[in-house]
Amino acid sequence: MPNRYSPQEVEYDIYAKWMESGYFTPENLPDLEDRKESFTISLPPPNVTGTLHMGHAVMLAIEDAMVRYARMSGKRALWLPGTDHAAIATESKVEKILIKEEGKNRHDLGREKFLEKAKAFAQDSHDTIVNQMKKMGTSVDWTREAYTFDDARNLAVRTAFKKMYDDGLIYRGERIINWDPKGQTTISDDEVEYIDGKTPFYYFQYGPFVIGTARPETKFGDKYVVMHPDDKRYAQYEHGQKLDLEWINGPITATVIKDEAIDMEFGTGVMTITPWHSVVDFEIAERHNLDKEQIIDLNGKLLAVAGEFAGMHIMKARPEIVEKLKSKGLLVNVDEAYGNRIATAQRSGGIVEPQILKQWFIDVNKEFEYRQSKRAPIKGLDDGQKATLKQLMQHAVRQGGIEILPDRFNKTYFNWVDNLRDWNISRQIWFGHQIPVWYKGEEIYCGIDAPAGEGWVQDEDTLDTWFSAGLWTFSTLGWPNENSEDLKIYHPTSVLETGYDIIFFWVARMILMSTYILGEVPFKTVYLHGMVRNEDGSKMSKSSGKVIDPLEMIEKFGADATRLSLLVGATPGNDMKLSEDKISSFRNFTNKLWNISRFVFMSVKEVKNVKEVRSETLDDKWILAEFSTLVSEVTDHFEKYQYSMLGEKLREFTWNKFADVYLENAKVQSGQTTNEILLFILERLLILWHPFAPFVTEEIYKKFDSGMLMIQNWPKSPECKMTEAETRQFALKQSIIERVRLVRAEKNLPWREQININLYGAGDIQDQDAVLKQRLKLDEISWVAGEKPQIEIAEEKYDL
RNA sequence: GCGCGUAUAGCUCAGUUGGUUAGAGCGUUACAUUGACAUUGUAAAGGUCUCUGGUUCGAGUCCAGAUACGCGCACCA
Repeated sequence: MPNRYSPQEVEYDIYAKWMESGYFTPENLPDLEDRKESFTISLPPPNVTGTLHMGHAVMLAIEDAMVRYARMSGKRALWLPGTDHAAIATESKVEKILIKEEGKNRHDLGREKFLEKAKAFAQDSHDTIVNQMKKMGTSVDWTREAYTFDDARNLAVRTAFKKMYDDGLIYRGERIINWDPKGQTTISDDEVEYIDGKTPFYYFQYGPFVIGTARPETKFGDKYVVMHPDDKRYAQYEHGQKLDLEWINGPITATVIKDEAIDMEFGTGVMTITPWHSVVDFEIAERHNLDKEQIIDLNGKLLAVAGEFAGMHIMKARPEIVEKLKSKGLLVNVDEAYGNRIATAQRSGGIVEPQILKQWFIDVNKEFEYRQSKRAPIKGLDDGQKATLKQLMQHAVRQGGIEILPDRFNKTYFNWVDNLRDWNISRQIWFGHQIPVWYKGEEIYCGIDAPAGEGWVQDEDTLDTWFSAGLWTFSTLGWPNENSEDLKIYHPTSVLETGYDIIFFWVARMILMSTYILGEVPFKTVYLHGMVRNEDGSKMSKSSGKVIDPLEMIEKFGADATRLSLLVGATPGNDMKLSEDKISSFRNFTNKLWNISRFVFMSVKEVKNVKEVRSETLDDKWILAEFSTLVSEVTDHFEKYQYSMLGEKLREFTWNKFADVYLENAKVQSGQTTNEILLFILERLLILWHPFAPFVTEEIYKKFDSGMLMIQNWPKSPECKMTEAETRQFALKQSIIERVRLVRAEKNLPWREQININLYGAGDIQDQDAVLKQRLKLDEISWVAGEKPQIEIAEEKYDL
């Protein structure tokens, strides 16, 4: 055994051995029939667009620890891997490459050819990220690997869609949606990101009123002027009253509308509405049954209604429109520093323009007949009772058995669900599950497969990537085959571990889909980890150039050190700052563990499994008692998902107790019993560490020559407790060591210089003579009878 | 606007149900070193647990308020 642990030299081979063993597949685990309880995690599938980053690394570290612990504690442990096709993200990436390399956009290429390209790209990207996941030590069952866009998942998607369609939960409607002109697709409310910005805010004369707006370019068609019914300032005007006034492109007739949605405090308390391009305005228009007119086309250019401005891009037109209104004497005032939020598309960065379009939606407020799962019923719900999707989502978390960690995210979850609107699921992109609906003239058909007969044309739109992701926990376990063995054994899954940033996108959608389709929860516990940040607290992003690359860290310090740095000192829901220093300190630890083992192996004659031990000396008893406590604490922390605490306790024991005290003493006190204890504890310590640091522990464990560490049984606490008298003695001994050191330092007595100490009244620890001499570098200790424990050093007495 | 979080050593953070003298890692300083390990060891320095008030025999921990920073959500035109 070399005197340093070199992760680079062993990690690859160890992973290969694990793969070869087949133990990542739960069916191959030893004593399968005894593994009554299953433990399942669905891996949050990484997108096939990029490479492994620290966000993935923290997820893999935590989940691998969970699964390895479950596997070692006798559960039928399944960690099911996969990747996500990430519809919009992948499509835009592929199109970018296409434009760069061939100077063509996707339309130039055509749907079929573009999809071929996208698939090739996704496959490539998939292979990269899968290899990178392996470097982290990820113990997923690769034989069950899934992809959100493969045939099996496509069948699941079509089946789910049809079921929802038949229940009336999916409908097609002309509604206001978020249009991304850059990505040329609609996006859901959750995919809109708001950026704080400053825009000039204009006040214009609109007949007798002054209206405020940040978007003059939308105002061409505004023929309704809205105010609050209780606003005394405008009491003279009546709802429905018509007014003739001069506007951008000439005289128009405006209609007064009174609506309570108006904030009297804001601006002048009067506004004109543009129902086609504003959600609020749309809703006002719906309430009063007003006309709606499109002003801006899907490319962000003004339509014919804009008159002389028609065909201009809104950004270019805006200042010119303001100029024209000014020249007509209609510009009253400009507030230059108006703070507003600009809605952008999460993926493309395009500025979102509300538009009215015919799209597919999931109705979250429509009642349907709830079907209870027989296998894992949700408490408090009856088979056949009426419920809405929103109610199911609320119920599942409130009382149906989903626990969210940390607790405070319950509020976040409910806040989101309570305000949920219908979910726009159709996208105008190509890379995704095509909507299983066909049209022929006025006829419409929704089915799992295309309808028979000629002339049917399938809907061109594809589904939001989160639709297929919502099915993930069960589409990966054989559904829609309801009789799938996997589904019976592994669903509901045990834990869903992911970042808190996708609680809405994914966690909530999985709850929606699973409770609706299966009538059971998708998982029992949600563990939300925080974001990994740079040392200065900034986000790790490619654009800022500040990224700690997990692969680089693995190369430099080893996968174990990288994993440990992400597990220790991090608590659920809280962001963590990561530095290279932190990772290197854990590299030091893995080396320490390596050298502890080396010492143990060099001390004993024969490396073997020690089933039971007895203690001879005070040190033996102490270390066994400490170890006993450690095992129960570590087990408890694993059960409660307290990884930071767990890691610190393990490190404290390993380094400060086992190495610094017991091993030091063992150098003096070597004997058969000591050796057995060394082996006994080391072997179990490797097991305890394994879920956190699988590589170094597996490598060391080879010396025991008893199979793979990854399937060894989780240890039980050895029965060992110190009596009060023994605890006192041990403390006495420690205080002797401490006292001598202190006095030596105080009196400047060099370590090599022999001093004499006399110990009074400490006769009951005389058997520690050799240990004390070694630890204190003394040749002689005199034991003297005395009343109270005292120590005499260089002719001065100190109490102990 | 509504909601949430964080504030503990120079830095990064733990601190489970309130209970002796508040911990760790990194960093700093001193000393040690042919030894399992310099990726080491022994020690030291370093804290008004943000502030104010309350509950309690007892508060870093519970409650109320304040301050600072951060985050999420929202239909202020």
